[in-house]
Amino acid sequence: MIQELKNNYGHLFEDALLQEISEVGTYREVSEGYKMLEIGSYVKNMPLLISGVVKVLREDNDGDELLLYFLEKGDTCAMTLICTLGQTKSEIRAIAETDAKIIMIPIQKMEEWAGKYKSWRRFVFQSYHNRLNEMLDTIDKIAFLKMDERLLKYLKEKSRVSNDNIIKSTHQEIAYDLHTSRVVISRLLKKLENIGKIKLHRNYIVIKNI
Amino acid sequence: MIQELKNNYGHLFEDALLQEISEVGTYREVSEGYKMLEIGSYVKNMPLLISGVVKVLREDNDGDELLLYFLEKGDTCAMTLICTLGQTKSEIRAIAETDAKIIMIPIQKMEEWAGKYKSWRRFVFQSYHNRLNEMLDTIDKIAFLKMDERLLKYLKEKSRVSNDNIIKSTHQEIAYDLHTSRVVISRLLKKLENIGKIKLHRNYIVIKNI
DNA sequence: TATTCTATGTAACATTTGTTACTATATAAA
DNA sequence: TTTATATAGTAACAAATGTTACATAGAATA
Repeated sequence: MIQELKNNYGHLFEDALLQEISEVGTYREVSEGYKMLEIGSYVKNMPLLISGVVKVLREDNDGDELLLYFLEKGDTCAMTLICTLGQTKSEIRAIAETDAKIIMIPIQKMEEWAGKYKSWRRFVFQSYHNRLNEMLDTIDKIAFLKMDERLLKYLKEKSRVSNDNIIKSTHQEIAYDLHTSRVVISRLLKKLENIGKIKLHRNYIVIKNI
Repeated sequence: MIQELKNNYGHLFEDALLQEISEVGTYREVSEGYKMLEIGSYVKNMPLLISGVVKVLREDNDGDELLLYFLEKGDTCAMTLICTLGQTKSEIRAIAETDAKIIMIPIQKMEEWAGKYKSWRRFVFQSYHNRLNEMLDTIDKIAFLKMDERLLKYLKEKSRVSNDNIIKSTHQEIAYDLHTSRVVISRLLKKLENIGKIKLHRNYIVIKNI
């Protein structure tokens, strides 16, 4: 674990902090689809992402979903951060989008290290910064863009985080992420195919020139 | 200033911190409409809100606006917090919705105090927590609600923060905040009036039983 | 008072998005 | 192979939202 840690967080954290993390942290490998955080659950650990992609979702009262953003290597979940303080419940759901490697930190350490290590403070603040900006980005998309543009950005983003120009999703899955209906997505995807931006297949979509 | 400070933040901060704030902070009274933070500007001060209401807005490339949330007594602006670290530009606009009293803190103190005072760290983290939750709330509204429900919530919220059941806004102003057109707002307001929830007047709206 | 400006009301229509229903086909299961 | 299920395509329609245009009335001002 210490090696994974150094490779991914060595430039961020002081040696003493890296040492502490390796002592109290737990290394885990989780599979695609693993539910890392559920709405309404209490947070006991803070995940540091070593590899893989995590999808962060919001849900409304009817159980309808909306994709908020993706977490990648070097990211951590801001919701975890804020939940550590107030003993509050999670407001979001986090699911491994791909197989992922993570280090779990007990939440008591979060506050302790914030007083002790400047690099930790910077990391935590920076994480908040990133998450807040991603939320702003999400707001921009849903408030200012129409569904066809949102879909296009979604496909780009998904292709980027998976580092693959083939998107393995059904129209229904995309519809859930964008909080619309399958028919709407099928209709818009067909338009994108007609103008040569993508090629549609059963269960996957090939990005051509977005 | 020290008295205003104690009244509003005395229960949050240690005495030594209150003392420091009163030494380096600047007390200001600003009028309604005062632009506290502009998109693209660099942040040099962090405002602690003593009284009044501040409106926080997002803007897209075409200059279209969207209300994010209101700040009230005891709040601070998270965007200021995050801008202090990376020397990054503001992503949002903050405007005094009412006359307001604030204490301005030089941003260098923010990081210094985070290492020094536990109460300051808690305050900063709590502020992030509140702001992130407000952003989630905003996302919920624009993603999951239709315009009539958003309008209703807007009127309630506006009434709550101003502590007044008379809302002094034109339809056009409301349309800007909700990022829609004046005609749409007029249409929906008229419906609300017809079912007895509000009473419309020129330049103001009376909340009856929302 | 006459004029101008601003805010509001409303009709008519366009566009976007959501819904229902049905079809076709690939894949998985019996 | 036959059957069942999941996925996708598409038409037809409904609802929500956006746009244009114009009328009316209050408020401000010449």
